[in-house]
Amino acid sequence: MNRKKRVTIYDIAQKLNVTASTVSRALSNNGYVNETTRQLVLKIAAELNYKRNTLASNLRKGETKTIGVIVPRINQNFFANVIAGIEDSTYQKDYNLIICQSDELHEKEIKCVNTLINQHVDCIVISVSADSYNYDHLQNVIDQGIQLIQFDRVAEDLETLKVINDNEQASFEAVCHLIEQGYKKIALLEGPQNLNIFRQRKSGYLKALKKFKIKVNNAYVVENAWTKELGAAATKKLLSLPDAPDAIFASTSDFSALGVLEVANDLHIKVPSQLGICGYSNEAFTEITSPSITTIDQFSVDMGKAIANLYFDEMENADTSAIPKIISIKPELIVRGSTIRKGEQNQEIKSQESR
Amino acid sequence: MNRKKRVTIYDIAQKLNVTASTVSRALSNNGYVNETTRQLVLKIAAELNYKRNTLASNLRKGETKTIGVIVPRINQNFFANVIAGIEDSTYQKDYNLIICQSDELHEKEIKCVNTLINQHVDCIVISVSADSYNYDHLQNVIDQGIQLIQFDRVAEDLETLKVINDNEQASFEAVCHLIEQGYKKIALLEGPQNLNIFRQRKSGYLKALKKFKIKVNNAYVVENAWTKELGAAATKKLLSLPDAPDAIFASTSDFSALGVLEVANDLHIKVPSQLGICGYSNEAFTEITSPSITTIDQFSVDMGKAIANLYFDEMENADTSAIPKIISIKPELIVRGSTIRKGEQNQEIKSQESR
DNA sequence: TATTTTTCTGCAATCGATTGCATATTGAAA
DNA sequence: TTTCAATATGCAATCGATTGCAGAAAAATA
Repeated sequence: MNRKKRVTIYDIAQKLNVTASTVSRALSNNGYVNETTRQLVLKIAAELNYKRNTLASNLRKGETKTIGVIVPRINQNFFANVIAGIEDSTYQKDYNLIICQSDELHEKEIKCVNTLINQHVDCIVISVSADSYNYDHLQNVIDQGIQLIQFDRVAEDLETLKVINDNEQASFEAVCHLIEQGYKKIALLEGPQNLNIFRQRKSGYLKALKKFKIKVNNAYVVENAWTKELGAAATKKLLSLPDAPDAIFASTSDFSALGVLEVANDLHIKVPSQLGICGYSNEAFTEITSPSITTIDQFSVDMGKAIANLYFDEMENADTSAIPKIISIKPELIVRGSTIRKGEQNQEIKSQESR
Repeated sequence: MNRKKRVTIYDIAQKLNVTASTVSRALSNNGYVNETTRQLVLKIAAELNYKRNTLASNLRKGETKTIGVIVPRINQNFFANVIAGIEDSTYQKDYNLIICQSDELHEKEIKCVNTLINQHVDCIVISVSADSYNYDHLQNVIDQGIQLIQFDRVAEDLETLKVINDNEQASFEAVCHLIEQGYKKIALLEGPQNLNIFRQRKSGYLKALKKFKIKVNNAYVVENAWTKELGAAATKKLLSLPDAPDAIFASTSDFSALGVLEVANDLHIKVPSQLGICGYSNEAFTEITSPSITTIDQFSVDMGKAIANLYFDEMENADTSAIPKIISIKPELIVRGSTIRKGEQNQEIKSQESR
């Protein structure tokens, strides 16, 4: 082991024949310190390559300036972006991030929460895992007096700060767009209904159908078509129905939509003329498939920034913080080739607008 | 503020009329404790919802079971995957991760390093930023007695543990493959040469040309073509040369390769027959472009796991750790449509093999 | 010059858990 | 019954930085 003894404020104090108190005050620029001694302390600290022991400091001060983040998957595009957004805002305020990954497992999520509580983080940011079946662990966070912020996938009953997307509205708009493009038999690939986001997306779908007085066909609603493979499988089934759909809204993800597209290509079904496809998330690849895939952008990096800023606002205005705030970010429908089948004109106008 | 006072071992001790020492021993199952009292302690701890204060524990024990990770961009696919890999391994050993992002900025990287030192992490894992101009801060980590592991982009002169890809070999194989497919005028999009990985990739390129006795044409080597846009711009220039290349190896990234492909498509240059394209990183989208893009898989998640395991091995065998170990992971050339222009036979064989 | 205020520094407690040493208790072996 | 080892618990110091209080020194005011 090459773990050497670190330089402490006592070492500096000894060199200067003062006490640790003075050194501490000099370094943190707190209280009265003679300017000359302060400069001396700083000089010696630099010479000895002193590094403050944050553990000791945090223990004493009772705050860690650390935010814990728990996401299902670190390397899923949406979450990676949210984290990047959080990092961007917290870095500026000298806060640290501890990142945990629940792997979509409830048990692991509980362990993550406990770890973060033990670490005395000042705030826990979480997007719950898909198989969460209760939220005692989150209640526990609140009971420990730790600020809790839920985002995207949230336990709605729990009164906490929340940063969410307006999934219902976005889905509503997407399905309306499909209908306006002349699609009449629209299928839905839906996600696990215990997650709020998928319930909301379904509800947006239903709302749109209702608006245009289209009857809901239960055969068109496929559960748990998360992945590309599941999306592909669902598509095969849907397209072999006697009365096959003419559009598929993959509300689960763009990966799912990609599965749909691949099956359509394999079966020589033309997209968008014979089949419309809409995904969700605006993954990078949706732009480069042929045709490119219509999807919904969630502004994930901004969401991360919003989360961090919500926390800092809350800290500054501790008085108003009795009211649990919910920030809703409006996602944007990105219309692309996979759903445009009306009028060349429209297309031109659209592409001009996008400049 | 709703920050309440937390339950400590003293609270438990008081309830049971024992001292904190006993409680501590009971909770950590250390030293002699009567089994009956131990059970009592555990019971009361659960009742009071006690959570160990890791700060205090770490301060006393002088270790944090925490690994700090510094990457240029958290939300870049490769890094997100490496982090996910590290998380996977460290989670099993009850270690925490603190994630920092250098944003490719040297100054921010230094700040990140200092934060992690202050946090008393047991180990720092880093992939240096593109504009690093010296490595004093890394030397500092070593001086502080903290284990340092560099990965992917490394300061080669610094004697530390390293986990790298064999970039040279991979590039060599990629270019050989291009040559074997009959391409003769191969251009290189290269990255900043202060980073080892890009130097190595260039060197692999040169080695392959040499092997086949192809003269290096300096006009074919384009600097800093990182992004899709830069890749596209470089391609336009290259293709307008009087003696334009017939293949482009985008050694910087798949994004760059994508830029190449888009320009080729725009100019109605046929890929792969008129122009071969090879990228680097095996981003998800390379599989779904048309044609799909030949690229190099870096096994990023495995790399993350290797990093974590390297650390744990090192901890266990402190004796052998004098020798700085370098783990090299062999990347794999993924041959796809953008470079296959010889014999249908070959293709068939390949697609059978891949099953 | 005397008095008050401001500045500077030290003392000692504190944050919460851990651990070496000492003492007490129990049980087993002689 | 005596002796010794094993077990159980307490005492007090420790990790390193912070901070309220107190006293001393310097500066400002009367």
